[in-house]
Amino acid sequence: MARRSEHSREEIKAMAITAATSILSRDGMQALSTRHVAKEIGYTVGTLYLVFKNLDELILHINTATLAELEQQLSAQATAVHLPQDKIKVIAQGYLQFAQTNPTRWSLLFSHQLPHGAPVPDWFIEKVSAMFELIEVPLRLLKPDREATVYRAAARALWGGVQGICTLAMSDKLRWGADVATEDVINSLVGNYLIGFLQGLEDKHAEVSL
Amino acid sequence: MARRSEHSREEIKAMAITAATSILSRDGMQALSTRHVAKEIGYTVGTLYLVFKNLDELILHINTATLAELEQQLSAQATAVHLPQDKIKVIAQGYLQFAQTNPTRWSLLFSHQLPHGAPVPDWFIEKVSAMFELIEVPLRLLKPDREATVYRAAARALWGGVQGICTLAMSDKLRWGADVATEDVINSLVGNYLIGFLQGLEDKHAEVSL
DNA sequence: GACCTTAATTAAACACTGTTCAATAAGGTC
DNA sequence: GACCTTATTGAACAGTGTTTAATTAAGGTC
Repeated sequence: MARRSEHSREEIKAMAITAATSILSRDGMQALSTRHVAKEIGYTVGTLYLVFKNLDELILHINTATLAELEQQLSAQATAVHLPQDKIKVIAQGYLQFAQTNPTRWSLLFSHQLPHGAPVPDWFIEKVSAMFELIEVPLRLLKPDREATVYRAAARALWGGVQGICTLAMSDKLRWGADVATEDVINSLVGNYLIGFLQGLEDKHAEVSL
Repeated sequence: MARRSEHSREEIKAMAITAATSILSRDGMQALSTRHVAKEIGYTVGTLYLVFKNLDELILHINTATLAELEQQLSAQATAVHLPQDKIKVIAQGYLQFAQTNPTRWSLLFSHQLPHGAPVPDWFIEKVSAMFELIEVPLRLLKPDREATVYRAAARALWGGVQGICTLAMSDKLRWGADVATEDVINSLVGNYLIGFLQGLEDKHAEVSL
């Protein structure tokens, strides 16, 4: 059996990504293997390696698809409100929501690390950077005319902050406690941070005045 | 060869944990396997399974050791300063420092997830909770007489926030940019958050007033 | 239409992984 | 010395990622 050519390489690539996505959602992280993906698309592992360099590359593509879906969802929710601070809050809550409804795929986004020394390709980094701009824009509207690095730092602080809270909340590694809802923790972070950001300390090392 | 009894079970346990730790530091995440650990301590995999239920349990113990080292380091650095806000900042920066000097072990702390449905043991959760108190205490000093849940939420927001920034900074998944130092991002997060926290909004959903 | 080239596809192999378990041998007890 | 107990092993099993020789079908050429 050879040379079926029922599908182009590009088609097989897409099939593999969607197959992997449903395996992740259905059977969890552990079930993601080359043989499973191959079986799900009706091919053999060899074909998979004709299309992807290795499993890491496949995962990279899965993550790209996840990012695209996430970004589309967040920007849609952000356009529904109009105040800059509301946009930021909606994005933060939307991020949590996405993580909770797609735990495995979201988890793969960060738990997967390429082997020692293999660099992340540029096109992936660009996808991530586009994500940051989703929050840089409302920050600029909220308090204009500050240095460019201030917005970059703020966007990364907020994004990282929300990301970390989601990590802690989702890993069962800590008893979040019934009395503390994750949404409130995120609101606490974003709300208090924005107050400080509006106050607008110009020096990088913001000092707390008692 | 059998029944050497050169080491007690407790000793073998400890040997395995330290062996695993040095494997992680020396050869990276991928090299952590039962056979490698067994070889490093001069035993066979079978012996390892006599002492640990499985690999996940070994990793749990590695993580506990990592947490203990981290906590000791942070609390030592925190006692060197006296203002509550300085304590919090020192802890945040110390956390980043630990992550940067022990990337693999720190990464294992969060990247490892036990398989579908296996609950995290209580003794591990307590270790993590003790970590949060490291930051709840200075928060209480900074602005006393608020509800208990406020401190819990704030500590988790800050801890998660710093954790997330470290994750983003350490994974090569984004170009942090030469113009934005990670320490500054963390300072931005902690500084601005503490300003908002001091301002002391009583309602859970802190609103930004323009 | 036959021939030949090309390349898609596979099956099998290799070196690893976590995990289990019968067989073995060393120590203590009588 | 015989007996029992148990720590320890080595080999096995099922799974993994990855490579490669062999097959086989399609497309172009004459």
